[in-house]
Amino acid sequence: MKKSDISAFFAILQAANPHPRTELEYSSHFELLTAVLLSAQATDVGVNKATRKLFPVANTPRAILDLGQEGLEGYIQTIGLYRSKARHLLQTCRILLEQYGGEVPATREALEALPGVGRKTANVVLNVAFGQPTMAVDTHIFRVGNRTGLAPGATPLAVEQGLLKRIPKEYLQHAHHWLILLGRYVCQARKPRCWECSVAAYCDFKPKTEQT
DNA sequence: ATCCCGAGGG
DNA sequence: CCCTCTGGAT
Repeated sequence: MKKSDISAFFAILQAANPHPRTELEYSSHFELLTAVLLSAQATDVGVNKATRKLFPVANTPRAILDLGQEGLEGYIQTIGLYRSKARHLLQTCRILLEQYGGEVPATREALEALPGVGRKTANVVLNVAFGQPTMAVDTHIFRVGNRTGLAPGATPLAVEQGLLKRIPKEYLQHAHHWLILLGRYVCQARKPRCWECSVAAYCDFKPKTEQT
Protein backbone atom coordinates (compact mmCIF):
# COMPACT_ATOMS: atom_id res chain seq x y z
CA MET A 1 0.00 0.00 0.00
CA LYS A 2 1.28 3.44 -0.93
CA LYS A 3 2.00 6.06 1.71
CA SER A 4 -0.69 8.43 0.44
CA ASP A 5 -3.16 5.55 0.56
CA ILE A 6 -2.41 4.95 4.23
CA SER A 7 -3.48 8.48 5.13
CA ALA A 8 -6.65 8.12 3.09
CA PHE A 9 -7.29 4.70 4.65
CA PHE A 10 -7.27 6.09 8.19
CA ALA A 11 -9.06 9.30 7.32
CA ILE A 12 -11.99 7.17 6.19
CA LEU A 13 -11.96 5.03 9.34
CA GLN A 14 -11.72 8.13 11.51
CA ALA A 15 -14.61 9.85 9.74
CA ALA A 16 -16.83 6.82 10.30
CA ASN A 17 -15.85 6.44 13.95
CA PRO A 18 -14.19 9.52 15.47
CA HIS A 19 -14.01 8.16 19.02
CA PRO A 20 -13.50 4.39 18.87
CA ARG A 21 -13.55 2.50 22.13
CA THR A 22 -12.87 -1.03 23.27
CA GLU A 23 -15.93 -3.23 23.43
CA LEU A 24 -14.73 -4.80 26.65
CA GLU A 25 -16.75 -3.58 29.63
CA TYR A 26 -14.75 -2.13 32.54
CA SER A 27 -14.84 0.71 35.03
CA SER A 28 -11.30 0.83 36.44
CA HIS A 29 -7.74 0.08 35.44
CA PHE A 30 -7.89 -3.20 37.33
CA GLU A 31 -11.13 -4.27 35.63
CA LEU A 32 -9.60 -3.41 32.27
CA LEU A 33 -6.46 -5.44 32.98
CA THR A 34 -8.62 -8.36 34.11
CA ALA A 35 -10.88 -8.20 31.07
CA VAL A 36 -7.97 -8.00 28.63
CA LEU A 37 -6.20 -10.89 30.35
CA LEU A 38 -9.36 -12.99 30.04
CA SER A 39 -9.85 -12.04 26.39
CA ALA A 40 -6.94 -14.08 25.02
CA GLN A 41 -8.32 -16.37 22.28
CA ALA A 42 -11.85 -15.43 23.36
CA THR A 43 -14.51 -13.05 22.09
CA ASP A 44 -15.14 -9.88 24.03
CA VAL A 45 -18.84 -10.77 24.06
CA GLY A 46 -17.95 -13.90 26.00
CA VAL A 47 -15.62 -12.01 28.33
CA ASN A 48 -18.27 -9.38 29.07
CA LYS A 49 -20.78 -12.09 29.88
CA ALA A 50 -18.45 -13.43 32.55
CA THR A 51 -17.23 -10.11 33.97
CA ARG A 52 -20.79 -8.84 34.39
CA LYS A 53 -21.15 -11.50 37.06
CA LEU A 54 -17.59 -11.39 38.37
CA PHE A 55 -17.00 -7.66 38.82
CA PRO A 56 -19.99 -6.97 41.09
CA VAL A 57 -18.63 -9.65 43.40
CA ALA A 58 -14.90 -8.99 42.98
CA ASN A 59 -13.24 -6.13 41.14
CA THR A 60 -10.10 -5.59 43.22
CA PRO A 61 -6.97 -7.71 43.57
CA ARG A 62 -7.88 -8.47 47.18
CA ALA A 63 -11.40 -9.61 46.34
CA ILE A 64 -10.25 -11.77 43.42
CA LEU A 65 -7.66 -13.43 45.65
CA ASP A 66 -10.33 -14.16 48.22
CA LEU A 67 -12.32 -16.10 45.60
CA GLY A 68 -9.49 -18.59 45.25
CA GLN A 69 -8.76 -20.77 42.22
CA GLU A 70 -12.01 -22.73 42.34
CA GLY A 71 -14.15 -19.72 43.12
CA LEU A 72 -12.66 -17.67 40.31
CA GLU A 73 -12.97 -20.57 37.85
CA GLY A 74 -16.66 -20.68 38.61
CA TYR A 75 -17.08 -17.19 37.15
CA ILE A 76 -14.94 -17.64 34.06
CA GLN A 77 -15.59 -21.27 33.10
CA THR A 78 -17.46 -20.17 30.00
CA ILE A 79 -14.26 -18.58 28.64
CA GLY A 80 -11.67 -20.69 26.85
CA LEU A 81 -8.40 -21.47 28.62
CA TYR A 82 -10.11 -20.68 31.91
CA ARG A 83 -7.89 -22.70 34.23
CA SER A 84 -4.67 -21.02 33.17
CA LYS A 85 -6.38 -17.65 33.14
CA ALA A 86 -7.64 -18.12 36.70
CA ARG A 87 -4.19 -19.18 37.86
CA HIS A 88 -2.46 -16.29 36.09
CA LEU A 89 -4.97 -13.72 37.29
CA LEU A 90 -4.58 -14.83 40.89
CA GLN A 91 -0.79 -14.60 40.66
CA THR A 92 -1.09 -11.23 39.03
CA CYS A 93 -3.35 -10.00 41.84
CA ARG A 94 -0.81 -11.11 44.40
CA ILE A 95 1.94 -9.16 42.64
CA LEU A 96 -0.24 -6.07 42.29
CA LEU A 97 -0.84 -6.07 46.03
CA GLU A 98 2.73 -6.85 47.03
CA GLN A 99 4.54 -4.58 44.59
CA TYR A 100 2.15 -1.89 43.37
CA GLY A 101 -0.18 -1.14 46.26
CA GLY A 102 -3.02 -2.85 44.41
CA GLU A 103 -2.71 -0.48 41.42
CA VAL A 104 -2.07 -1.37 37.79
CA PRO A 105 1.47 -0.33 36.79
CA ALA A 106 1.84 1.97 33.79
CA THR A 107 5.01 0.70 32.16
CA ARG A 108 5.50 -2.03 29.60
CA GLU A 109 8.20 -3.67 31.66
CA ALA A 110 6.05 -3.94 34.80
CA LEU A 111 2.98 -5.10 32.89
CA GLU A 112 4.79 -7.81 30.94
CA ALA A 113 6.23 -9.16 34.18
CA LEU A 114 2.71 -10.04 35.33
CA PRO A 115 1.67 -13.69 34.76
CA GLY A 116 -0.75 -13.94 31.84
CA VAL A 117 0.31 -10.55 30.48
CA GLY A 118 2.41 -10.60 27.32
CA ARG A 119 3.26 -7.93 24.81
CA LYS A 120 -0.18 -7.77 23.25
CA THR A 121 -2.05 -7.42 26.56
CA ALA A 122 0.46 -4.85 27.81
CA ASN A 123 -0.03 -2.84 24.62
CA VAL A 124 -3.80 -2.81 25.10
CA VAL A 125 -3.55 -1.62 28.71
CA LEU A 126 -0.97 1.02 27.82
CA ASN A 127 -3.20 2.28 25.01
CA VAL A 128 -6.62 2.13 26.62
CA ALA A 129 -5.82 2.89 30.27
CA PHE A 130 -2.82 5.17 29.87
CA GLY A 131 -3.40 6.76 26.46
CA GLN A 132 -0.15 5.64 24.89
CA PRO A 133 0.06 5.23 21.09
CA THR A 134 0.84 1.51 21.17
CA MET A 135 -0.23 -1.07 18.59
CA ALA A 136 -1.47 -4.28 20.14
CA VAL A 137 -1.34 -6.87 17.38
CA ASP A 138 -4.00 -9.48 17.98
CA THR A 139 -5.42 -12.01 15.54
CA HIS A 140 -7.49 -9.31 13.81
CA ILE A 141 -4.74 -6.77 13.35
CA PHE A 142 -2.26 -9.42 12.26
CA ARG A 143 -4.69 -10.52 9.55
CA VAL A 144 -5.72 -7.01 8.49
CA GLY A 145 -2.13 -5.75 8.41
CA ASN A 146 -1.13 -8.56 6.09
CA ARG A 147 -4.23 -8.75 3.95
CA THR A 148 -4.47 -5.05 3.22
CA GLY A 149 -0.77 -4.59 2.65
CA LEU A 150 -0.75 -1.95 5.38
CA ALA A 151 2.08 -3.71 7.22
CA PRO A 152 2.87 -7.23 6.03
CA GLY A 153 4.87 -9.37 8.42
CA ALA A 154 5.47 -12.97 9.43
CA THR A 155 5.14 -12.31 13.16
CA PRO A 156 2.91 -10.08 15.30
CA LEU A 157 5.97 -8.08 16.35
CA ALA A 158 6.94 -7.42 12.72
CA VAL A 159 3.40 -6.23 11.95
CA GLU A 160 3.40 -4.06 15.07
CA GLN A 161 6.65 -2.36 14.09
CA GLY A 162 5.48 -1.90 10.51
CA LEU A 163 2.26 -0.27 11.66
CA LEU A 164 4.05 2.01 14.13
CA LYS A 165 6.38 3.14 11.36
CA ARG A 166 3.80 3.60 8.62
CA ILE A 167 0.73 5.01 10.34
CA PRO A 168 0.76 8.84 10.50
CA LYS A 169 1.16 10.13 14.07
CA GLU A 170 -2.23 11.79 14.20
CA TYR A 171 -3.91 8.41 13.70
CA LEU A 172 -1.75 6.27 15.98
CA GLN A 173 -3.73 6.77 19.17
CA HIS A 174 -6.92 5.27 17.76
CA ALA A 175 -5.53 3.08 14.97
CA HIS A 176 -5.62 0.08 17.28
CA HIS A 177 -9.39 0.18 17.67
CA TRP A 178 -10.14 1.11 14.08
CA LEU A 179 -8.22 -1.91 12.83
CA ILE A 180 -9.77 -4.22 15.43
CA LEU A 181 -13.28 -3.17 14.47
CA LEU A 182 -12.49 -3.41 10.76
CA GLY A 183 -11.17 -6.94 11.29
CA ARG A 184 -14.04 -8.02 13.49
CA TYR A 185 -16.96 -6.80 11.43
CA VAL A 186 -15.73 -6.35 7.86
CA CYS A 187 -12.32 -7.86 7.13
CA GLN A 188 -13.38 -11.15 8.71
CA ALA A 189 -11.08 -14.15 8.78
CA ARG A 190 -13.08 -16.59 6.68
CA LYS A 191 -15.18 -14.36 4.44
CA PRO A 192 -13.98 -10.79 4.23
CA ARG A 193 -16.91 -8.54 3.35
CA CYS A 194 -15.00 -6.55 0.75
CA TRP A 195 -18.17 -5.44 -1.02
CA GLU A 196 -19.16 -3.37 1.98
CA CYS A 197 -15.69 -2.27 3.05
CA SER A 198 -15.13 1.47 3.22
CA VAL A 199 -11.41 1.21 2.53
CA ALA A 200 -11.43 -1.44 -0.19
CA ALA A 201 -10.15 1.09 -2.74
CA TYR A 202 -6.86 1.35 -0.82
CA CYS A 203 -6.51 -2.34 0.03
CA ASP A 204 -4.13 -4.76 -1.70
CA PHE A 205 -6.45 -7.73 -1.23
CA LYS A 206 -8.84 -8.40 -4.06
CA PRO A 207 -11.28 -11.32 -3.68
CA LYS A 208 -11.65 -13.49 -6.76
CA THR A 209 -15.38 -14.05 -6.62
CA GLU A 210 -17.62 -11.16 -5.83
CA GLN A 211 -20.47 -11.82 -3.43
CA THR A 212 -23.52 -10.01 -2.21
C1' DA B 1 6.31 -26.27 18.60
C1' DT B 2 2.84 -27.40 21.72
C1' DC B 3 -0.56 -26.91 25.18
C1' DC B 4 -4.51 -24.64 27.22
C1' DC B 5 -9.99 -24.72 26.10
C1' DG B 6 -15.27 -22.93 25.97
C1' DA B 7 -18.72 -20.62 22.99
C1' DG B 8 -20.46 -19.31 18.69
C1' DG B 9 -20.75 -19.38 13.61
C1' DG B 10 -20.84 -21.65 9.16
C1' DC C 1 -17.90 -31.28 11.71
C1' DC C 2 -14.15 -27.31 11.44
C1' DC C 3 -12.71 -22.54 12.24
C1' DT C 4 -12.25 -18.48 14.96
C1' DC C 5 -11.98 -15.54 18.92
C1' DT C 6 -8.20 -8.50 21.10
C1' DG C 7 -2.42 -14.98 23.57
C1' DG C 8 0.78 -16.52 26.94
C1' DA C 9 3.72 -19.92 29.17
C1' DT C 10 6.51 -23.92 28.76
